[in-house]
Amino acid sequence: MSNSKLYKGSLTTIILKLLNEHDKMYGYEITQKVKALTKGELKITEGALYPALHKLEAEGLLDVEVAKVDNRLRKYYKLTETGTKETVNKLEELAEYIKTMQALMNPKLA
Amino acid sequence: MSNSKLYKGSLTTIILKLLNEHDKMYGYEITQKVKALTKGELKITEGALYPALHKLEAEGLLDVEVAKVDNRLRKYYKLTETGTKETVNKLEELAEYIKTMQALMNPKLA
DNA sequence: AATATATACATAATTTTCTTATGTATAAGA
DNA sequence: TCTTATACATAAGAAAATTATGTATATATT
Repeated sequence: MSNSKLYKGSLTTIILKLLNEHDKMYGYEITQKVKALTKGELKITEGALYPALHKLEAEGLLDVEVAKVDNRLRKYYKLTETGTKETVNKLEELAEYIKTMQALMNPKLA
Repeated sequence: MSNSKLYKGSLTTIILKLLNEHDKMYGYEITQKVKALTKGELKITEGALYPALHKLEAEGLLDVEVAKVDNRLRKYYKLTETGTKETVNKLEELAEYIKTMQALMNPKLA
């Protein structure tokens, strides 16, 4: 699982943004959602996703809730209050970064 | 030197793009150009820049030419033919990535 | 004259953040 | 039966930064 190079640093923003919209999601669901939304362009690897989720949880941005569905384990993650605030920051940072890159790539329009 | 987080993976694209426009540039000049074009938003650290330039040279994407100006050393870099081709690819990849991220961040507009 | 800042290169140690490769386990489909 | 999908996890390694140094010259400031 992996395709077009994920620019390092953007995975956290993706996770937070999805959780900001969907209230609660589990890991596998996130991988599928990203795949769907990007029409297969972006594939989140498990090796990147799970450690990222654990880190966000350790930082207090996410809460976990374990559930058993169809005899299979699911770990539902949701944003904490801090996580919601941090999501705003991350989204601003990303928007800023895209603007900055566009300024570099299209200097005439600056 | 460092300010807003450089999304890892984009530095090479920035270097190639600048060299595609300016024919030849030296390292320090690149740091100043990026600073100017982004109004100080993005600051390229030397610890990132010089290894990146060396790598691009080793890969055959850049040629170097050493010059002495005001008794100070300058290493002018310019794109090779391969480098020019790779620049096109990198710019496409970046544009693609920005589109992908926008699809994720703005799912309604998709 | 002394000191700080700007110019110009470089590298080493460390950190962050991925990819790749595994591993476990259940359920469903071919 | 075997493969694919679902669902988690971690370890090894690579890539690409940051941070901290180091060297050296030139210019501006005190």
